[in-house]
Amino acid sequence: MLANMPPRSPRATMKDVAALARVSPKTVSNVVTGSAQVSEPTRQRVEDAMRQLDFVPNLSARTLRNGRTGIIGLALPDLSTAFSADLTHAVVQEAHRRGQAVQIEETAAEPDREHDLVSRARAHLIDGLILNPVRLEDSAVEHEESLPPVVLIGEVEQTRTDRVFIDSRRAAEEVTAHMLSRGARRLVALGGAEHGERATATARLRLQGFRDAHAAAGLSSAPERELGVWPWSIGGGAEAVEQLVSAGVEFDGIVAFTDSIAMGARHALHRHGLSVPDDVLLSGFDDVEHAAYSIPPLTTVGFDHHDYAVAALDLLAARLDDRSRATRAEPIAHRLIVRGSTGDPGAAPRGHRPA
Amino acid sequence: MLANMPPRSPRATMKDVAALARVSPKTVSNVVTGSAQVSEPTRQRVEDAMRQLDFVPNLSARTLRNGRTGIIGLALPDLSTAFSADLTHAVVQEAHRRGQAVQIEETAAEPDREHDLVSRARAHLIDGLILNPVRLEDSAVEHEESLPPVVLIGEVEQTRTDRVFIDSRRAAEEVTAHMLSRGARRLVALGGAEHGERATATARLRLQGFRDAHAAAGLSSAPERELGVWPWSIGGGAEAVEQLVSAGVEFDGIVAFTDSIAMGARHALHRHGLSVPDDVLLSGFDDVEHAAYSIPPLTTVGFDHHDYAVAALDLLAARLDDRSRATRAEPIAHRLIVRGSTGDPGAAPRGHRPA
DNA sequence: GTGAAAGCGCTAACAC
DNA sequence: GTGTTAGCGCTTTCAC
Repeated sequence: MLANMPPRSPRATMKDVAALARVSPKTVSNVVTGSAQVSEPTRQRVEDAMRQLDFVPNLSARTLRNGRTGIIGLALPDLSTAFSADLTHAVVQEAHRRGQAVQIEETAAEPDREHDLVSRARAHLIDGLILNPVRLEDSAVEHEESLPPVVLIGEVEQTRTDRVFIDSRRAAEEVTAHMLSRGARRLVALGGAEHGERATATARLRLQGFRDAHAAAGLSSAPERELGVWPWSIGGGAEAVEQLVSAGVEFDGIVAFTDSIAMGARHALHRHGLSVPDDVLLSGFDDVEHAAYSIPPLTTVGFDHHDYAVAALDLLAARLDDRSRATRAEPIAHRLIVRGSTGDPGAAPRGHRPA
Repeated sequence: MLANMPPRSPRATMKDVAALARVSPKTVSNVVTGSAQVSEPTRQRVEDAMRQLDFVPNLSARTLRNGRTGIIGLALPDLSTAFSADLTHAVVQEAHRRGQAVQIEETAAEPDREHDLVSRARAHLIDGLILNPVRLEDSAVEHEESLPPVVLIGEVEQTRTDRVFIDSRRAAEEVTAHMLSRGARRLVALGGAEHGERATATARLRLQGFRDAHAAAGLSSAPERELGVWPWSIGGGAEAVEQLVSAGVEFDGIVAFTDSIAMGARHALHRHGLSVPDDVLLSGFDDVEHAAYSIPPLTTVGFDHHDYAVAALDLLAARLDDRSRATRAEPIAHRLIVRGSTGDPGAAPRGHRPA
């Protein structure tokens, strides 16, 4: 390839290509989009001209005309978590396969961001949106008059939009039951908040599952062992356990609501001389890559992140094609992944007993 | 807010707003963009009309007119790593502060992706690009005739584009020297590859620093302890250490080239009964949140990810304003962050001695 | 299979 | 301060 060739000043347009190929702009358009049959010799001439002029179609113009940008938005509360990274990876990969670009947005930092995205999608140059809402109560979708194509991620209980979800209540029940079966009797739920600003639908459902498992075992969970965590990050998890310990709460297992929270909890436990799983059992949620490689490996609730992305993109594509179709909620299978952090059968955790 | 109001069918345009407010479209435009003075009463009328019609400006049209989308691309090799997540978080936050949206791209999965992004930026509806190139040798920028506004992340040795970088050679030298001072004598470099497909500029510089530190201490590094890793992920790090052990190489410290690699290494070491830092010292690169919370906390090279994002966006903005300005390379300060994974002064690691 | 004309919604350049 | 004109580059009719 030649170096230092001067850039062909003003970018070539379809008109230029058409002139060089001695056809009309429409024919060039047909060649580019493949939207109509073009005879082989004509196509050749056009393609040669495009190459010669280094033609790059102007997406803005196309978009203005046909109303689609080919860009979808992906809006997550916190982009720095391991789960966000995994999901972004999967969505970008799958979207690219479909010829779509992904614009990424972070919603937790700014309360109005969700609302702005949902109400003014077009202003952001996106065709539609995959949204993991921070909170149900003032989730933008509940308050919008007319919605752009949106696929919700998570268990938000509404039927105004398409959504993908895992059965969080059930999953939490399973992992909690597993830990009870391993001998834990004073389990802590880490991440749940039933009321207030941070009560996400996901948190509430996982807390519900946590309680259901206790009830099914003829036990009951204690309010002082149901802790909210904010943010749902490593730091948030560590801080919550610090508070738990300094509050003098007795416990022998922790059901963390994300793997990141679990990682933070693990660190704080260690700081206080508590071993996982000998003293305290520990589990997470999401099965990020990290979970399998922590020490001990983390018991968690896994689901296929790629399937999740595919389902979301499928729903979004269908919605873009037909805005009036009935909304759907697509469940994604989850499974309990038992690893070393919840110990061995028959070896109950010693527990943490404050002085 | 009223629910179930039917969407006002065809979206309102500036023309509609202008008609309702009894002004010209240009005045509406002025109100929206703030690009000219508008008298208070007029502005009021226009704003009322916009509200009444639920007007959302059409970005495609604006873009077609003024040539800027307000979207910048962020292209990283692998979006699922902790460092990618951190950097994405910082870039999105800072870009949003500047009124820019971020389109995210992943380049490692597909060899042509980098090239496509650089050569056809406009086709992706982005004004410019922040790019962390996978490889120097066939880094797209080296082969492009005319480049869109691009800021390179990392130590790619070229002057055709702006770039931000940390002094990787120096940083690697510092962390290696630190580990030698802690008594390690058979250090492994994990992530370097000098030749071939995976020899990134970053990897080569860190390897150089690793060797320089040895030379400065009157020691020399051994080829069998300089390992390439691919991908630069937790799994990649674990696998590399597995190979190291099964190859029967003797070692007492690991200088991993990212924190993720270090996490994987830590896991593999543990699998083989090797303790950090008693048997083997361990260090990483990047100081992701995780590093401080691992057990033991990870010694690493830290730099401010937010500063990194700011510098990149500043350079990109300046380039967008003046395409002919001289390119700049902006260094970002780094610092050695010593934590438990490299042990204590005077306590040399026992080392791994194959049977 | 190809072309001509019109226009998507906005803003630069200029008037007034 | 505000209006008029023109046109960004493409694609959608609708001819031929």
